[in-house]
Amino acid sequence: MAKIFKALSNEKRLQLFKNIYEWQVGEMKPEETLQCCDGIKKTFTKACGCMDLSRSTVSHHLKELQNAGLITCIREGQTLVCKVNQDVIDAVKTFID
Amino acid sequence: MAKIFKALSNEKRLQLFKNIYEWQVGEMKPEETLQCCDGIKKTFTKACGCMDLSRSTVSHHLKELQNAGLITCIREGQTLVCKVNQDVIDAVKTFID
DNA sequence: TCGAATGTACGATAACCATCGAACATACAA
DNA sequence: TTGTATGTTCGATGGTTATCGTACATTCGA
Repeated sequence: MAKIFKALSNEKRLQLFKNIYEWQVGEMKPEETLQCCDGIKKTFTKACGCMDLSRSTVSHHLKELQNAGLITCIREGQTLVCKVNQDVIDAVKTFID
Repeated sequence: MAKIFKALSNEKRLQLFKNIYEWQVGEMKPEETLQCCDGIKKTFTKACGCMDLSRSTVSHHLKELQNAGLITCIREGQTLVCKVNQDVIDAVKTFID
């Protein structure tokens, strides 16, 4: 559980996680979507664009999130598609009780 | 929010926080209570005893938890009385949705 | 009042982390 | 097939953190 919290303890990484979640559930405002992402697809690329981090840093953060089990990323050609693991989120919810 | 997660991202500090919570709500098993604490009182002292950390380290961790708003500590004579801030916990719950 | 117990403040140190750029690998389009 | 875009890996570097021991302040009991 500490591992999960650690993954969310970095400001940028938390933002990245939130973005992935919002892209996934489609709760992002249209203009943000246009600026920042292409829906759930192209997570990586667009994250770089809107978060002002180098590609290597984004790669590292994504790996941390995966490592904590918070997201799962699969490759689709050149791009990455990342999605949130709801069961881990639920585990956190359960823990906080 | 990242600050809160950071406060919980250390294994020992998370354990400490859980102890404080359990001591507070009285959900700790009697034998643990005997070993580890005197109810909500003497949080600090007993934390040192059962967590295998120096006093200065425990002091530091408590300060981090306070800093994140997760707990509030007040002094009672020689000892510290710490309690969990439920509203911050609720904020975390709300965030995870 | 004196001494023990409790908690805090400080400085040191080793470990960890965030970030970058460069070099690389892969995929796709021209 | 060649170039461009995309992601990954690596090493460097500066910053942060966990932990300790020591020294200090406060409280309380003898």
